[in-house]
Amino acid sequence: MLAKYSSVTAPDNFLFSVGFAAHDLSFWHALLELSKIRSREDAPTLSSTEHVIPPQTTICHPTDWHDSVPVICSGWAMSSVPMASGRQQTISFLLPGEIASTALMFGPTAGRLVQSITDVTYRAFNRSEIKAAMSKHPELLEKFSRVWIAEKLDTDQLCVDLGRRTGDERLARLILKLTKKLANRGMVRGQAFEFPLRQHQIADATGLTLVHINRVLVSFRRKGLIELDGRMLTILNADELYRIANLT
Amino acid sequence: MLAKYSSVTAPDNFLFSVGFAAHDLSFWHALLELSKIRSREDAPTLSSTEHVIPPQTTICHPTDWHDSVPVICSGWAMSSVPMASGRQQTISFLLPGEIASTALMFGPTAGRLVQSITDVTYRAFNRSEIKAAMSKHPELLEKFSRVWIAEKLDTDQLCVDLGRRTGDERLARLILKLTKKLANRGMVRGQAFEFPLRQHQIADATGLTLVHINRVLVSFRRKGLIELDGRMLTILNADELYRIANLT
DNA sequence: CGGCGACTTGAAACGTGTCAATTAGCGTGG
DNA sequence: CCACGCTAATTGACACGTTTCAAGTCGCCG
Repeated sequence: MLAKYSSVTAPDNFLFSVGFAAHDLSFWHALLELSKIRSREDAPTLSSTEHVIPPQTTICHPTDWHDSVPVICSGWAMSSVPMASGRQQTISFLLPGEIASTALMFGPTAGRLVQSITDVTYRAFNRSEIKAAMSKHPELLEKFSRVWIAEKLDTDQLCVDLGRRTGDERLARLILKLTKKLANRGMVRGQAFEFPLRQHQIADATGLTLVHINRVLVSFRRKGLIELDGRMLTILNADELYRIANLT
Repeated sequence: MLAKYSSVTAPDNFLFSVGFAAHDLSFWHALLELSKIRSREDAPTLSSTEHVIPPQTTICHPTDWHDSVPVICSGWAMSSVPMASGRQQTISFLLPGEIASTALMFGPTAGRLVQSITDVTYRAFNRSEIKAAMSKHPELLEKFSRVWIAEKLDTDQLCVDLGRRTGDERLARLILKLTKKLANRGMVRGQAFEFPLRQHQIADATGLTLVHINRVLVSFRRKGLIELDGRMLTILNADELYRIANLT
């Protein structure tokens, strides 16, 4: 695993080059700003190491101790809770700008298994430096708390999905939520976007079986709702998808 | 709804009189300590209002604006996500010492529906005062972050339960988790404790149907695992319950 | 070419939901 | 005191969604 020490100065990752919904990513932007500020000694206020990893690589183990907070810069990752039986429940998919584990902001353990899905680059920020920055710049804590609250709302909704919705609803909601997140990051072209998830990963995220996800996926295709060939997903009938998902 | 303004001075609630696992309740204790500190003007550093409410009363609506943070002092409450269909998914049951909605610590909306189950008394702390206290006393923020992380872990586990476990497992886990929480608060006598939940509330918490919960409950009774008469629950075979729940 | 992972499909079993009817408990008012 | 109406709990029969097991296809890479 490469680990290149540097402050964030080079606009080498695509986050700089695209417009975002600030809502989603203002904390990330604040981190970047702070990384560029240098104190008297010409050292960056916030240092970080860059990591480039291939697919299926573990970024955090649930109980390992870390003194840094990884933030995704490019690619897809996933955050899940492993079970004793070997199966796992995926809580969220992580896209550029997202904190791999918000628990790592305050404590040493992630509590989740975080793994890359595609090639991923991420920056690991030093936790004590982030904490120091938050007490020095209260608006940073404020921004982080918004991230945390948003994450909580998402998890709450996931509970509702898992507890109370059918397979069709769960899949439709997953697709639409991902579409929105990708759109916020300028990663959607028209109605199509890259979709690197394997069916077993969709199954882990929806609390269903690989076999059943397959059937639902096939039925969505037959109904002309989506097209999914290779790693490209196209939404053909958004209205109907929203209707199935019980979303506006 | 009664709302008696006061600082927390009278040891009138039972939290003072029992020993606790500090782990669970250190944030609450810190709040109490701070409430007793008075600044030069003889006004408490942290003010709060006390509320006494009957069962089935709403403490927070998911989207209503609040400028205070309610903390449960006595009784049982529940925190849930309502659905458009009228059903709801309960995320957690709240016992004395727990924050009704941690989201209210940083933002104006709770994001959850919080309702009393039994008679409940709670204290509503002023949010800006709490925030001020947290920036003045970093160890308070530290304690709160531990509460927040613990809550996150619980929600993650709930996702696993809802996504991947059978009705038997879910009920066994719910009973055992509640037992542990109650034991931390000294609310268990031997193997028995007061259990005010209706079957529909258990159903909402486990993502099952009232009818199905009833069947599982009956089967647990027939197997001699628990006894549940009136509002008193007794655990008769803890070992077997742990086995079903996949817990240690 | 062989092997492996991802995907697909069918048939049967299982868990849970739905509908409907019945019983028990409890406070209220006549 | 009992009848009434209400909510909570219970039970049966059946339908439905999902899992499980098993087999088979396809594409890719060594």
